[in-house]
Amino acid sequence: MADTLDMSGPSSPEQQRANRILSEPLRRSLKRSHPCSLSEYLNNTNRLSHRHSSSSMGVRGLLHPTAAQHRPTQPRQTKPRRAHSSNIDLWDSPSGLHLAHAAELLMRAGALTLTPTPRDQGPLGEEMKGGSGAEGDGTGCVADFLPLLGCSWFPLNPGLFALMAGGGGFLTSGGGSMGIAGVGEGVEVLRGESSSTGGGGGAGRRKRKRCGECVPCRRTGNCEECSACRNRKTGHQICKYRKCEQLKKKAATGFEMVFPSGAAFPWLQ
DNA sequence: TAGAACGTTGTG
DNA sequence: CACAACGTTCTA
Repeated sequence: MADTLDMSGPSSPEQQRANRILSEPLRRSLKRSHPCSLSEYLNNTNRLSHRHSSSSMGVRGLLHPTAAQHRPTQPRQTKPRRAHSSNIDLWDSPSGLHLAHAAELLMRAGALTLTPTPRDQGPLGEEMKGGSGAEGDGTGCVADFLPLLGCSWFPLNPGLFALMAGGGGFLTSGGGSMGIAGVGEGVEVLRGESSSTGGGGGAGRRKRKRCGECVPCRRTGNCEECSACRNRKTGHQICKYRKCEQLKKKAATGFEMVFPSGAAFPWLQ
């Protein structure tokens, strides 16, 4: 694993390829994957705080909201056997730690102070809503946050910010890792744990994709004999012999950051 | 613990 | 909307 910071830029073919891929336009499904902007989040947070009377709730509470803190699940007509994992709300994000969530956590932990500037009259959320122009476009994460970067009162570790902002993308779990989709260059991978057992409660579940390079992935055609093929209707699984090796592995746990190129973070050089 | 079942996501 | 298939949960 590349646990060292690579400041030399995309020297290797692999890095070049990765960068090329990362530079490609986002697919629609990726572009729409912003749970909310910071301003939206802050507004929602106010509501949440009111609802839960938890304005003094600690970080632990944020990280591990109790069942009572979750939004009440909607009644389902399907079997109660499965927990509904698509209730993406403020606690739910693809990564389990959304940009705005992280900001909130930091603020509450005292690590991040959002000191209003003179022009910051009134609630931060309103100010940013009016000023960023990113309101409602679903891509407001970066637009909302970038102004903060220029302020001396934004004491975020650049790496942490990169982790949070994700270049306008979101944190995805792929190939046993949490990658940032849509990032132009810079942070490549954030490894995270699989969603459900790691406190995400199934939220933020994102499909990993086949690597396309392993032997099973290269294989064409189903065997039509394995259990997956035989139970295709009910199993919803790919042929046993075509199952990607990467996907067979459990998603890694913990977080780590890899900076393939320091170009996007000149302050690191 | 592996396999089955099913919900859900992602893509065309 | 249909379909493929990943992720989660349940069961044997």
